Amino acid sequence: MLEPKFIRTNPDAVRQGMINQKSDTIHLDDFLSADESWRKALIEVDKLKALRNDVSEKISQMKRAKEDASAEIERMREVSEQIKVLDAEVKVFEDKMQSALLMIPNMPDSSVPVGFNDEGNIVVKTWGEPKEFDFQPLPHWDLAAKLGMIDFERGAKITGSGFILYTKWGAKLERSLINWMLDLHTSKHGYTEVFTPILANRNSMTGTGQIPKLEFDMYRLPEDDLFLIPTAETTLTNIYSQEILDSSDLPIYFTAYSPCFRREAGAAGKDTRGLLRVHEFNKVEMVKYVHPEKSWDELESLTENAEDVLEGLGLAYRRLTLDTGDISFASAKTYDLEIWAPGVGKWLEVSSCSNCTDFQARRAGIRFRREQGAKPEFVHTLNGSGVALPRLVVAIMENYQQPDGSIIVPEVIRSYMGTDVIR
RNA sequence: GGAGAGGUGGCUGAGUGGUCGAAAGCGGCGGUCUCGAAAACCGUUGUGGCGCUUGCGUCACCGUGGGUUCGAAUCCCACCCUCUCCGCCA
Repeated sequence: MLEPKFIRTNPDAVRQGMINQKSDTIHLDDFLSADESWRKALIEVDKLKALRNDVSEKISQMKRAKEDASAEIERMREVSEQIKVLDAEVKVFEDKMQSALLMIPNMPDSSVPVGFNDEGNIVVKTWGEPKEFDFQPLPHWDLAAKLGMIDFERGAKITGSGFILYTKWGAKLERSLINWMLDLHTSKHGYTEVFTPILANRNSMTGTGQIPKLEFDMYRLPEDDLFLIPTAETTLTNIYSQEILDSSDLPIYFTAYSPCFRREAGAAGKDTRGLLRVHEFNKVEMVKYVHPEKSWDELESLTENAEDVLEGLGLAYRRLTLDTGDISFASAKTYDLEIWAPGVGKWLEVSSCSNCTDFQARRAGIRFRREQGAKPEFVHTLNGSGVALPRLVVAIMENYQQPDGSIIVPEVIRSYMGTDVIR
């Protein structure tokens, strides 16, 4: 969330940021009006509490001196009644402020292009060339059927559509990619590997910004008020919630594999065939906690770490800077990475790398001290997929397919797969 | 799931209705001493909100949320978490 003081003193800038992001500015108006009433009531009730503290001490002294304090007690009875009423009022305004605050998105960085939906996204980098074929490349679902790598029908039977049953080489490819990516990030890029819970509570979900806005896009367990994580960003970023770190702890780099769950209401239909859009998928995630002044450099290196995965696998990709209308709620700036899939003839998003600045840190209470005795400051948090599996698998299958329907295994994962070719 | 114990500041730990934002110890920081260090001694050392102002005032915070009371770390209720034992179990 944004700093209340900042919103109070820069309402116009916040409003413009929200408009650029297609956010409903009603939340800003709600905040501003609740904030004003809140401060008015707060000043009043604080005065009464000061009086009560004062007289209470006097009562205590009188009692010890065995004097009669009943007049003071009687007076304070009334004051306490007023405090009770005012406290309730303060709480109402506070709740209003808080819920409005939780719906105000991060401010897009000034380098982010203004645009609605994704029409303002800019390709800022390309690597490799979309592969040319001297035969008609098949989509991955045909290859998967031929090679027995994925059983879409039985996955749907077990759970529902969008839940994938990987079989034989399909299952092993999934595991090999996860292992290789984790090894790459830990050994080459300096990340610490962790394995987090897959369920997270409401507090954690609010900390990273999924709640309240996206509560109903998530699978949830109402009995326990728990949620299946849509990304390990949620759990990784909450590792240090409500803590004050030492400056020397930073930067902290975490990487984790996790399954990810997304309900995405109304997802069925076009562009959802095969592995393109599923409800449960695997992903290796990267999260950074950094000094505020370093976060923009850290976004570049984070994105390069994700690109290294694609380059290692020899997959042509492009990097996009997302526009204000396409950027996520918590992000100040986001790069998407897309890889070319010749079978379906599409660029597929496999990674989204974001600098969330202090937005999540403020929500989740993640701070650090520059030195002994210094005031705590909010860290900056970043997250990026490194990378998401299903579309990566699509691109590998479709790019490395041979005329006979077999698939050459990219060199970097051959030792994990134990084979050079899937047939 | 059942029974019990417990959650207090960076840590250990005292505090069962009023002078308690909280003893004491450890740790940290500053100083005295010393060529320097250690020891010893002295001082200092939580977070956030609001208001005026850059220094002060004030409020809140002892797991979380309610309640009782003139007054709650302390009493009552609910919930969460940790530990021990039992049950179940990969």
